[in-house]
Amino acid sequence: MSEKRLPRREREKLRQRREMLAAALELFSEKGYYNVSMHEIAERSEFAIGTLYKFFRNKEDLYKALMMEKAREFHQAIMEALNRKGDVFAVVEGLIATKGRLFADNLPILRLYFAETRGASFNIKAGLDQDIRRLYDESMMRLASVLERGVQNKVFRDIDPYYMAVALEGLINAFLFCWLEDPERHPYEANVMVIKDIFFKGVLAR
Amino acid sequence: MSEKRLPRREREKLRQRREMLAAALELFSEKGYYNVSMHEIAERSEFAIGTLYKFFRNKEDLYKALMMEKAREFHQAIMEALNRKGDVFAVVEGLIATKGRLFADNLPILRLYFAETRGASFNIKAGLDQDIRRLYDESMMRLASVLERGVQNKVFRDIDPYYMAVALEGLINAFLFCWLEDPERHPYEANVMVIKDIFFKGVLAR
Amino acid sequence: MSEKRLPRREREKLRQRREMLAAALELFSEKGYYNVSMHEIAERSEFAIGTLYKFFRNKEDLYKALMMEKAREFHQAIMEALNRKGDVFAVVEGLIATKGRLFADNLPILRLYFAETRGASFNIKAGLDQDIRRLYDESMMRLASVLERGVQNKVFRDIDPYYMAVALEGLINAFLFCWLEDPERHPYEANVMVIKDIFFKGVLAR
Amino acid sequence: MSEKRLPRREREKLRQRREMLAAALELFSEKGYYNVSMHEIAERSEFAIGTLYKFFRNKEDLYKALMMEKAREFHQAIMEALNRKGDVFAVVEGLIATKGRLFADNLPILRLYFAETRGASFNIKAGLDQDIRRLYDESMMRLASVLERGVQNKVFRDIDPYYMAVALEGLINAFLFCWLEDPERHPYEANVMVIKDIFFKGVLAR
DNA sequence: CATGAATGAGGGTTCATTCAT
DNA sequence: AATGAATGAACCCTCATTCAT
Repeated sequence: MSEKRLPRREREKLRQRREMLAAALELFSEKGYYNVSMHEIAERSEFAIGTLYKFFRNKEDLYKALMMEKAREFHQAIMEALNRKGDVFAVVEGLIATKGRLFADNLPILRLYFAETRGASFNIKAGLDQDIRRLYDESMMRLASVLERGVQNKVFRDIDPYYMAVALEGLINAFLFCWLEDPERHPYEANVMVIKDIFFKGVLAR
Repeated sequence: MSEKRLPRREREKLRQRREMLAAALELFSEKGYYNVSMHEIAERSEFAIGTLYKFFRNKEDLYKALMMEKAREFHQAIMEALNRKGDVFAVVEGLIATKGRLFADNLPILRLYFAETRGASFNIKAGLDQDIRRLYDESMMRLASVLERGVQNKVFRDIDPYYMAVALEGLINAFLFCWLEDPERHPYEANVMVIKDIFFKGVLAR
Repeated sequence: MSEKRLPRREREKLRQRREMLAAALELFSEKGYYNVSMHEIAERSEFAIGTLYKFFRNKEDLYKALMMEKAREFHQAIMEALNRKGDVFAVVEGLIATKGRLFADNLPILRLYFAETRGASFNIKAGLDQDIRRLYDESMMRLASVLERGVQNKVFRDIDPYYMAVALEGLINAFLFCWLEDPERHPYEANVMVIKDIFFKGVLAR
Repeated sequence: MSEKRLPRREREKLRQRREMLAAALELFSEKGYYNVSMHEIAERSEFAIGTLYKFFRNKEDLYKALMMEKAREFHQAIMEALNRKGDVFAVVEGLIATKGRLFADNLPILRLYFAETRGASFNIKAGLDQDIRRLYDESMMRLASVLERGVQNKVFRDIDPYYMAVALEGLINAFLFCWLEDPERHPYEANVMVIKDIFFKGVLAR
């Protein structure tokens, strides 16, 4: 953002950091945490090992930084979609579109990301889980409060808005995976239509 | 099954194999693939390392065998639920109940399992994916064909039954995770009710 | 000792351990703790690195084991000399001879040993110090009790026997180093004579 | 000394050098040569790493310079004590007092120092030994020549004065360590008395 | 001239796998 | 057939040293 205002040295550092994280992202996405060595990351990012360790205390730290960076990015995109003005329908549509874009553009990292929120997270001892969960919970609460408007307007039936949010999340994710696994057979538009169809029909007041 | 018909030697071998896999399951569930050593598995299962390698070519092979075993077990339970007689509503309810039981009883291994179907599958280089996917696809097709009956009976709206299956899957999984993460706040029964409520309302003909 | 009674396997293990320690002793003596790598020890002892780590938890552990082994050996030799029958003069002479032999035969390791009892012991975090000190203290107390006999017999003046022991130790070590540094110029026998001359003259009753 | 006569630039350099050595002394004394990094020394002395390397070719060089500095300091103090006017008894008493003061004030560095003269000197590959030894030898010769006066005066028996010096050194060091290790139990004055008692009784003519 | 970012060799350690017994 | 001692490649990380600024 105001990056350009930073002293040249700082800007340079940020650029290097980004390059390291980019290389790490590629590698972790390709092969997973345990199948990537610090040497590889150093090589791919064209820095010396020692330089890597100047920026990140250890491999775990690098991984955490990477995941948090991405998590915040996704979170921000989703929050923006949820905060956009418009009726509930428009916001939900915006959310679906946003998630669709995020999925399409970040499939590899999303695999890692899902492993964090849902799956095992054996990769990293602790801490990351918590932080990512917090972001996830925040966006869910936001989504719930959006849906609550629908309930208050009597557009939606009187269902716990948080549960409606969970349902919507589940539907979106299921269909996005479905699409990504075989885009030919399950084109994006068809998926979006079904999500909206089933979700709205399922929650509408009548 | 027909295990008892096997010569004693073979039966003995199968028992040993099962013990090895049981030990491995415990350990992998606790700590994840990369944080478990073959030595640990050997120790926990009370076999010598060498014996482990008589049964499984390498660590990866052992892991794959374990996952396939579990995948088949889950698949079987789900297929049974789907093949039970009764109207669509009953079958779907049965499916939800079955998945609920599976989740509750196998949370740790399911974390690994999810990493396979959804997430990264970085754990294991390749191959396992395919086999597990096949089972998953089969159960999805079966679920779709069950739901198709609902469409044919005009109980459900005319939605692609496969998409209805995807939607149901998404809903069930989302709510089951929701329940497992905080069983106090999101009791099982409440979750089940919302799933059915939203899903059926969403797909019913009127 | 009763080593031959051990099962063959155990004997073999002891032999290997001894070989590892011997290689480590050579190297540590030559170059000091920090200038010796585990790889070198493995190579010199003709074992694989992994095998080293089967016997010793880590480098520090190996070093401690080595030092304690030697410390006990020296301690035993000195205690034997101190427990030998005979008048105080004979025992002191025996002690000087024993220390002379130990010094001559173990100069390199003694350098390390001295660094432990006297010097820095930055090598090893802790623990070893204490254990070696305990042995050292024990032998000093024993020496003091031997010298006390001299006081009780009125052969020695009434000086605190522990201080007499400290004095004797100081004299012996000083002269042994003196001898070892230039055996030509300071022949062993001359040294021994001076030690005895000064010490006995210094403590005799008249 | 004549430092003030140097051009300002040179004086400044010397001051910086002294600060670096002071920081290094603190750190080496605390943790030993191998547990101190050049970065730490740079940080503690508040210079940049590069500046350190302007003053000292490498870590070893810095260490050697430090040790020589201290060795010269100690040597000077001891030579002063030995050159003081007065009879042999007074000089020896002065030597004991001087060494006592040196020990008490410089325990940590003396640990390193002892490792050099007595012990291993593994810290540093070579070279330092020789220079320090030379100083040590010089002070021993001086002490011997002091004691020789005692022999010539017939105050001392006819013992090789160098051996008398070795004996005295051994006694002093032994008792100083004894004191430093447990000052409560072995108070300084008691130690000094025993040293003098035994030494003089041991060497006096009658 | 002082600086400190960048380097990469080399350290300690682990663990999947083999093979002689 | 079962064993587990032995192996060594490969991991993560540190730190003395250099050199462009």
